[in-house]
Amino acid sequence: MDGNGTRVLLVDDHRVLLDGLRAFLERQPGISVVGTAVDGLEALRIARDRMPHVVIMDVSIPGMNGIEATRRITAELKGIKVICLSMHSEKRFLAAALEAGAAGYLVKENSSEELVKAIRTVRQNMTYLSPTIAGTVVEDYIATRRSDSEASAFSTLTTREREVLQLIAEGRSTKEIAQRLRLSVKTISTHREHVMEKLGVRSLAGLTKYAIRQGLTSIEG
Amino acid sequence: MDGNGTRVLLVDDHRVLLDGLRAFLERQPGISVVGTAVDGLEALRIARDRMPHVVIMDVSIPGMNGIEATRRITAELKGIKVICLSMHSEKRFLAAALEAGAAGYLVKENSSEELVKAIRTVRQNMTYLSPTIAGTVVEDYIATRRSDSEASAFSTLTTREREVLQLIAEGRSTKEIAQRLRLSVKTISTHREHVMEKLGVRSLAGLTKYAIRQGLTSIEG
DNA sequence: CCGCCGAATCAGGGTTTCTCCGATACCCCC
DNA sequence: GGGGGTATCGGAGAAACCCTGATTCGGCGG
Repeated sequence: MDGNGTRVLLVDDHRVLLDGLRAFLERQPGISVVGTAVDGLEALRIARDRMPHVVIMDVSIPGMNGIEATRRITAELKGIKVICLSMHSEKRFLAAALEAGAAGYLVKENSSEELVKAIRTVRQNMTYLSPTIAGTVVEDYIATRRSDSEASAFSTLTTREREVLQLIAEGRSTKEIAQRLRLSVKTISTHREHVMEKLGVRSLAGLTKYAIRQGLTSIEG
Repeated sequence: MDGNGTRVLLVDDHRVLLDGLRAFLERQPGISVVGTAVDGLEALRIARDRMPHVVIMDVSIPGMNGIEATRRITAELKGIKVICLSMHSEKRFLAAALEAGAAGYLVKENSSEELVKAIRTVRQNMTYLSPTIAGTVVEDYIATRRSDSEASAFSTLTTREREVLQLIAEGRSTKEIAQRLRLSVKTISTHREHVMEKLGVRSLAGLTKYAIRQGLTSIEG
């Protein structure tokens, strides 16, 4: 299936959705699933290896989040189209996803037919927004812009800084983060300090709240 | 497929998962999907109409939630087995689901093979818990008891502890809190530790999120 | 009355993190 | 080739964390 058809990579931390989606998509003519991943790093790795045409990316995956993964994939592997999937309650990621280079966006409430449509659309170098999204684009746009200054501060964060911020907000200790990222504790500290300075925040609590507002972590756990 | 095979009804508000799962399950020998529903009422209605053997029920669906739908289906339509599906972050529904009459429980992170296993298991009148769940049943039970009745855990906090928790979540340093309350830094530490222990939380980020959920502090600032 | 318990207060001491400062290395761009 | 941004790490003192007690006080039951 290398000669023709659209090669798709699926990224979601819910394997049950991964399996199901794979089964569904493989029944669609001209589409083949060339891989699946459960987190951002794996997605990046597999994308490099398999070179899919399209990546279906859940925005809220653990570790490197979907937005960040989208940013990296579209930056590093030009030509690859990323379609972001989110739950309805996470629609606020829309702007971030598009800014990160996503070529399509739909919520999971949409039918899989929508997804197929999206895949075919982005393959033609067009952007696909699901009807649900498009219909509420305006109100969402306003809601998003509400934290406009904040969003811009957010975008001044570097990739690494966002990554560290997310892990902090997930409750990981400095040492844990250092081990996970194979860095010195000092490096993590430095990143944390830079994040705090850039965001004008002075406490871990503030960082956590900020991360929640930006959708980097959930309010659960 | 009325004469043999397991008749399955799928309930989830994410159509993309519905479609995918349907495609996946129909490839499994001896299983046929006889219907899908996106909310609890519809699930109940279709269950009455189609009489599936097994219902795959997302716990967090809009309207009547999955737990309530499970309760009604198992109460009204005896013999029907309900398998509850949840996201990892909703594992706390485990106890409620079982209490409501669910015969199986798995998190979406599990593979679809788990789901097939679960279906076959409950068909033999046995209870199926996914490995992820079973492995952490004990700790989760505790955590569940806590977050399930998070409010009650909250009420076990003393006045002083709530006061300290609030200040922590507002981003105050230990020293600041001590000064404001005219107490020793050590006392604040002790309170913080007690709060963490009572809430089963291990990080400042976790405390902050908890305080937000309880309305002790706002997500702003 | 007295023992028990929980709440609230605090200390000691080892570990970890924070904070401020500085440094190196890389890369991109002008 | 210099400048700026990014990423990485170190030192050292202060602060915070974590665990183990310990004391006081008030209520409650026997």
